[in-house]
Amino acid sequence: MKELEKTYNPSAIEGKLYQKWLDKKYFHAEPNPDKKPFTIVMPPPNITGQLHMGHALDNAMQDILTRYKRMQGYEALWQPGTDHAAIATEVKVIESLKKQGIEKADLGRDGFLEKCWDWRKEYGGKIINQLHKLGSSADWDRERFTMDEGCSQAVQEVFIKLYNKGYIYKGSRIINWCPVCKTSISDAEVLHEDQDGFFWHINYPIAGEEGRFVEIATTRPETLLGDTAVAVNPEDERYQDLIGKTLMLPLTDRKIPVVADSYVDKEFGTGCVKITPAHDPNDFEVGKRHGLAEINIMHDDATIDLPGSKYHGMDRYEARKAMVEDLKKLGLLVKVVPHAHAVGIHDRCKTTVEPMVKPQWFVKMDEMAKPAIEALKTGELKFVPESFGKTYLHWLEGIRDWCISRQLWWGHRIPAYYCDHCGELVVGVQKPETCPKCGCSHLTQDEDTLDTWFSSALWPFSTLGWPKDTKDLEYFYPTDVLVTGYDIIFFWVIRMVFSGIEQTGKIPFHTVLIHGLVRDSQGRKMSKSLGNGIDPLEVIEKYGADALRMTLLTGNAPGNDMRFYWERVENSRNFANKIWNASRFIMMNMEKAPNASPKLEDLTMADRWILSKANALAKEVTDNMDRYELGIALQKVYDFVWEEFCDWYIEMVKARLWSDEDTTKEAAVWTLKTVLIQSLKLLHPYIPFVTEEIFCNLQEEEESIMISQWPRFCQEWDFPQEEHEVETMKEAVRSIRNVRSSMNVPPGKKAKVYVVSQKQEILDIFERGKAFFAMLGYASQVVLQKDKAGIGDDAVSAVIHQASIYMPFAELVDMDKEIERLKKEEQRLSNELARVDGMLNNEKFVSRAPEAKIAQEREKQAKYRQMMEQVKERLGQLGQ
RNA sequence: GGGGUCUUAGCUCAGCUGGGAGAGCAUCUGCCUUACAAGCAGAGGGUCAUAGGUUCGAGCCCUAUAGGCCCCACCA
Repeated sequence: MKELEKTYNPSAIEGKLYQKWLDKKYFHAEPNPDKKPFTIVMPPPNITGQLHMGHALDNAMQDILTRYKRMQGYEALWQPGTDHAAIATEVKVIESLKKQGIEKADLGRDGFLEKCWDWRKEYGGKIINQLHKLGSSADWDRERFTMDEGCSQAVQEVFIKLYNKGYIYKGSRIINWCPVCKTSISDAEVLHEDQDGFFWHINYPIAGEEGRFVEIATTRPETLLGDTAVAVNPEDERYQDLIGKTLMLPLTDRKIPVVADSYVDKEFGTGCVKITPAHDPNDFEVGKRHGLAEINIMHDDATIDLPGSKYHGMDRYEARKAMVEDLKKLGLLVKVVPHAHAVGIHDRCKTTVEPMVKPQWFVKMDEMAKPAIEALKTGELKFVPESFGKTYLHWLEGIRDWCISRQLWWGHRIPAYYCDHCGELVVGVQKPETCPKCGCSHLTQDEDTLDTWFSSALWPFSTLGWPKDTKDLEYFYPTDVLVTGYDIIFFWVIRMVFSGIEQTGKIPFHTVLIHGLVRDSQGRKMSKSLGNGIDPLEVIEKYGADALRMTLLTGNAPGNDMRFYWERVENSRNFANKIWNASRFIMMNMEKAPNASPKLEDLTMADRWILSKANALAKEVTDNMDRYELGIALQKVYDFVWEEFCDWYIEMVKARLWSDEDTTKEAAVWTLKTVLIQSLKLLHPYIPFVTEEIFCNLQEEEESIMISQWPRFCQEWDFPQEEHEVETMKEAVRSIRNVRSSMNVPPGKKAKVYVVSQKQEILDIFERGKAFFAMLGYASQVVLQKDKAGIGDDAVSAVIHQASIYMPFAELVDMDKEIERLKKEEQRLSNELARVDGMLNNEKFVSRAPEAKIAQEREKQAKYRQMMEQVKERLGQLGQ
């Protein structure tokens, strides 16, 4: 038996234990017909990434579930990997090249991709190493990358299948364009931000009607250059005569028509809307309905593209300013009104998105959304907490086609080829030798790559070998739980669900466990720009991975944001230290009873009590974990270990361990060890390191707690009688401590303690618990008797159910205080009685409440009445 | 505009299917008791946002109101 250090030092053991787990291959999972599978796929962190609190929480939760299921005997696979993070990585690589004075274009496609792979080599493993520090028990042998061969093959396969099915198409449509990243982005990547802007009211002259104008209002005057119509509502009486007329578009020499379209809101603005089909999604739709031209007036960097115009080459905002000036000079600017409106910005670079019409690839969503919606409605797919299911539905029901092409180089290149001669489009795994239409042998692959989420959408099955029909896929798929933050439900969860159903015919997981954000202590989002982020690695270094994991899991409900406080980490660390010291105590005493393995009959009341409690705890914790109530489960073990086990049971047992002649010493040591091991097991998923270290020091039979068996409720350890008896003893001890404290009796001063009860069974309980009762109740001697014989009226007293406790403190007694305390107790009891009586005197309660509840209340009533009698009697003795 | 969510002790938050309000931190009082001062014992502190409703019974269910936060959305 080793002696443990006095204080728990996480950094001394964590690295060593993690290495042991790796060496022993405990994290590795293989299809095993004798076991049931349990699978979680890790949301692949970006290769640009650095572990942050969100990852720490996300991965701690997954690790807890994986370790829990593994201990329960499942073949538990936690499938890890990383994401190529198309745009994020490309931006990073471009930045780092710029520092060396190199431009992306100088390198050419292949040269640039080489740099990207170098990046991936350098940074790809970084975050994985950081996940190791957290204690993550993922199967690293199976680590995958979204651009590795298998995943790339899956991407191609899906693209081609969907194309052939007509679900992927290429079209010239309005998309969100980022002028800084110079690529299209999907709707999900656009954030809407309210900005203070203006409404510019501009007069458009009516052709052939000198002095007559149509007044429009716009928030983006620069798009005027691309106007191809003005629209009014067909029902708008004010403008009936305008419909069909021609307007002179200011600042240009173009003429545009007035059209009628019900999209226009009569009440809003002037009721006349300028239509710019190439730069506004609504206008695009209107344009389609009226056959209007789409005039693209911007370059990819959002400078004006209108050769011959004075605005050509100006930035969009510069042009706006110049144009407003010019309109003013022409007398066409009616007024400028302040106006707050939502502006779309790119979620990565925060640049204002420019809607543009460009040829892009899209995934048709309406058909694939249906089964994904159905899956939730039938309950096959569940969210925890449930309310996030509504977010999911809401998004799916309003879903529009998904723009998947990106004008980037880093990513999966679109498997489409164009004939250089006739322009024919061919989609396939490989470039065809000749064009199927004209026979030309010169074909060129599409320059675009796919949205990074296209590959992550396939992650739950591509990582298991799909499209090949592998054993892994058959055994581990569909996976069980997906753990992620609410912020990526629509980026990822939705796309995995419809992709899974479409490609494999199965929902990729049955449960989505959602967590919130980890915020700073003031409730702000942790961010680089604010500099308020807390590095999980710093926390691990200072307090240990266990403390960090525990902090992230306590006192928080699924889906809720939490604030990060160092004080909470300290508390978690203190808990680890608490168990550590309890273990030290137990190990020190194990030497005194080395072969402790008593029969159940040898156990004392206290042993049976704690065993029974621990037994019930195992059941409760298991139930909570099965319902994904991870915080509640942890809280319960915490309370049990600290309060019941350490503060009560260990204290109760000391007297037996210290006595030379006590024959129940072995039973005590056995119980201590048994309950400790049980607690360690329940805690292991949460705090894997400290529990493993103690477990291995405590016993030699098993080599690791992480492959030991999860505790189960067992009937033989159920002792309701002893639970009840010890609670009576605890009540007595508490009342003694309370009395002593209120009278400022120094702890060193022991007193004779009388327990007076007319009930023999009560006296029997105290007889059996005498040893620890004396110790916990600071008694020099415990006297049990049926009446007050020999106890002076000046003894201090306390009342518990069916017994009174007396302590003769002669010189210390302050009778006024004694009376005051008894009166307080009388008041408390009378309040309780009022409540119970109120209930039981209510006919409706008695006739409608469940019987068990009524019985329970009657029992309480009897108890309080009995206690009240004792208090009154005592007050009577004191002349009150 | 639509949807979601929150309001509980001084602070940060738990509270599972409705049945006597909890934790951590902070505060106050005693303790260096041979596992642990990163500890032990004791104490104070809450009209569970407001107003109604359902129920024998509401922090929990329903409705409305106020305030906070979040997401979605094409009012130019």
